[in-house]
Amino acid sequence: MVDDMVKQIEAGSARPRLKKAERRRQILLELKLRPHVRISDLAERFNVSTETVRRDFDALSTDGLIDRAHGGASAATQGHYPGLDERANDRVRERERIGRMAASLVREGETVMIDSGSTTIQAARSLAYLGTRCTVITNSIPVAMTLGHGAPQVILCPGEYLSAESAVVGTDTVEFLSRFNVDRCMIGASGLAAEGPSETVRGFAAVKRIMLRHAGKRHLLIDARKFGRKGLARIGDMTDFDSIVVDTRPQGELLEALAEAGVHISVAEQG
Amino acid sequence: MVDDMVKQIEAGSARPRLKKAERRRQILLELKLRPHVRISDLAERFNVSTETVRRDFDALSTDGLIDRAHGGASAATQGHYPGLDERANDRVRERERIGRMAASLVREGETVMIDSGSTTIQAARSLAYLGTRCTVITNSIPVAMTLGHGAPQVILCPGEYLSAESAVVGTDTVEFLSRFNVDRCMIGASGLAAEGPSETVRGFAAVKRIMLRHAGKRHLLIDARKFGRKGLARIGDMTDFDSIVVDTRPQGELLEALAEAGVHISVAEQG
DNA sequence: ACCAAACTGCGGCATAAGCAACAAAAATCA
DNA sequence: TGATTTTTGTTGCTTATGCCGCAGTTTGGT
Repeated sequence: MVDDMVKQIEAGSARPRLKKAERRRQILLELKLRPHVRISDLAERFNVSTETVRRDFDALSTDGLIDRAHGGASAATQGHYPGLDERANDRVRERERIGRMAASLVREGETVMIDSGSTTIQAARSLAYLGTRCTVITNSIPVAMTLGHGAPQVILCPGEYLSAESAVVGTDTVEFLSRFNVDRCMIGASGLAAEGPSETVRGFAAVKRIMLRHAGKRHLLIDARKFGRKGLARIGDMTDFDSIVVDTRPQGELLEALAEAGVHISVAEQG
Repeated sequence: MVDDMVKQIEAGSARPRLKKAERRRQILLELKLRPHVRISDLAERFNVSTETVRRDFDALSTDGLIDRAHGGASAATQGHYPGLDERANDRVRERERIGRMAASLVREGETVMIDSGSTTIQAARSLAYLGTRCTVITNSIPVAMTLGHGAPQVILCPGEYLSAESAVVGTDTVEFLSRFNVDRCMIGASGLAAEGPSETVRGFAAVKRIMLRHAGKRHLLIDARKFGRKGLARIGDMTDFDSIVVDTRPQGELLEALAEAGVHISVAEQG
């Protein structure tokens, strides 16, 4: 496998056809670097017909890895691979609403820590949309890229780069974050049960905990589909949060736990 | 919004209509929320013809605010490198060759620092193709994303995020890099004169210098077009480098300076 | 009120992309 | 080796988009 790839590289100008998986990997890679690629360009590059590229696009699109457009495709939420249980194209509307409400909480001149995750990326987009002048510290590359061109100043954390989440983790990340104290933090999670939010990736839980410890106001951004789920690692208690931004009001046991912990519940309505 | 004001001033006698300016502002805002918008959608939303939207796109495109695509446009603010874009279509072949040769220098298990820049991105791509298992430390987001999928482990530097180059700079970056000692570093530059390579962005020069100080083998990756150019800040002397990877053999004064400093010259031939 | 400049819309034509069905080539497996 | 499945290419057609020029309209100024 690896030998084949090396051969292809060595071949240089006379390029043999790439295998399907490799070609699609390349497409995703290209989309990480450029927001939009054209079918014709890729067809020429890979020496395949446009139809083949179109089929690749279809396949990647149904997997939720890219967003199709006329004549090309753009990366779905900038380099975030959906996990086993989460499809990027799913719940976009809900996440947009949550992100918009979360972004509206940030005021001029504040410092904010923003976690990695698809929901927090939406918050970053809305923050860029609003043009709030603030300072953002994040371990998420998409968040940094989204905010980088606008009014906010962006400080990126060090750490080991995880391509699956387009974010950095590790002891360097945690140590770096612990140097700062900020006004707010925006935290995402893969599950929210009565005993608290949880995360499937253990390394991320540590990052979220450090952010919580160094922020004044602590917001949890989560959509209703994750209610009741329990991830591998628990991030903390309900009492670790000041407010939770959701698309649907929690109920039953979850609502009780939130009320008991005194967490303010913000429901992002449609519109 | 600021751009609109600038445009008005630049236009002088001719003041743009409020309608047009507002529409274009909306387009830019929309692109902050979604990576790609379609002409037909915008035309319908604004109740104007597609031609009008097309003209808006043209105007915004020539201002470098968006990236055009067939049927729509994507934000130049999302992972595209405005600074690199001018040269992106130029000298690609040369840079690919340089990158390939530079990547072939890296051996299994080594640790490598990779600078930001269009040429070093190419080196990262080739390194990803080769599948060399190594550890890479970089301040460039595209380099991290390119290598993140493959065999290499990637450590990203902290720092202030600069969208123009998709890289981080600043004291945090420098301090972080100084903790490491690596086998090699790959450095790019915006100019190479007899007295040494130089960089147009002052912040980057400091990062490059730190990388050079903490690496065993030090490689300069640069294409022939930059020969003789002098940037704002000098990165260092010729003697700071062990080898230079180029697409065309330097000549005259430059060659003498390289020979005198004992720099090994690797010419990436066409393949 | 008139003019000039700019903005917008419409039509025609060229090009690119989407789609579907079938054929060809390649990979897989018994 | 031969058959089956997968992948890719080709053809023909439809639709969408891009581009150019012209004309109608609006806007701002004299």
